[in-house]
Amino acid sequence: MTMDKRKKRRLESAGWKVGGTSEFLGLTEEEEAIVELKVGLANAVRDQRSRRSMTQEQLGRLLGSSQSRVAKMEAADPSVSIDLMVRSLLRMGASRKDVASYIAAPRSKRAA
Amino acid sequence: MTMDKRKKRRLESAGWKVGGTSEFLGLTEEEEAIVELKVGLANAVRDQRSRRSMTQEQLGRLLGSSQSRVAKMEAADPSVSIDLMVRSLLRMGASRKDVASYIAAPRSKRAA
DNA sequence: GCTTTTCATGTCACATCTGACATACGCTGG
DNA sequence: CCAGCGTATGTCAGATGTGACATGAAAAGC
Repeated sequence: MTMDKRKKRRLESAGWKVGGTSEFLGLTEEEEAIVELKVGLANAVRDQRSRRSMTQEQLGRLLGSSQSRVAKMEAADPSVSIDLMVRSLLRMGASRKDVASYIAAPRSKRAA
Repeated sequence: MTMDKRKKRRLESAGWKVGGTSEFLGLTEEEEAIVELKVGLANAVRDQRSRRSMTQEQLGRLLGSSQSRVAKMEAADPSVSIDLMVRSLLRMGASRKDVASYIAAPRSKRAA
């Protein structure tokens, strides 16, 4: 919920004229894409963490962050940036290409 | 330059023990990956913009932002977040998959 | 069952990012 | 020359993201 005002402002200033609050079910196409993208990263974080069988607290420590922020990342909470998720993945040893594939994939590949 | 303190703090709290200021030529592997990734997005923004033959000012307006911020994006300035670049690309009509490929590619594909 | 561990959610002070502005630089046409 | 356009770079007030803490609710282990 943190960026609704900005979104509206941006869309309007670009000449888009947003109806009420929602486009047709709450999200513009652009925002839907961002959410999907974030969910991909969120899933990747959780997958990587459980592959390494770490707790959220351990991962938080590894990242120089906290358990609660890790939880929010994995929940794709609006308060977490793509930057943070990407940095976290890289820190867990993922490559740039890995990150790219997590973003491209709707659901993470179920591979072990 | 904006996140050097945090970086150091994070690495140390993770038990890494950073030498002086630099690892061996100024960047950790993780940070190098982030920079490459951002450069990929930066190039993509410039490419997309010039494909559409827009000026930075026009794109700024389209994004609800400004010419100077677009310039910084295209320069992969440290003050620009990945989020902003991704949103910009999506706004210019790129798909989630497009974004992924821009991230994976060291230099953008020279395709027309 | 209940204790312990792990995860989820809210809040907040402080850090970072952002749009806007000012100003400078290079280039092109006149 | 120099005026105009596009781009680059610095700065800053205000918006957004972050780590940390508190607390609650599931699971796990006993």
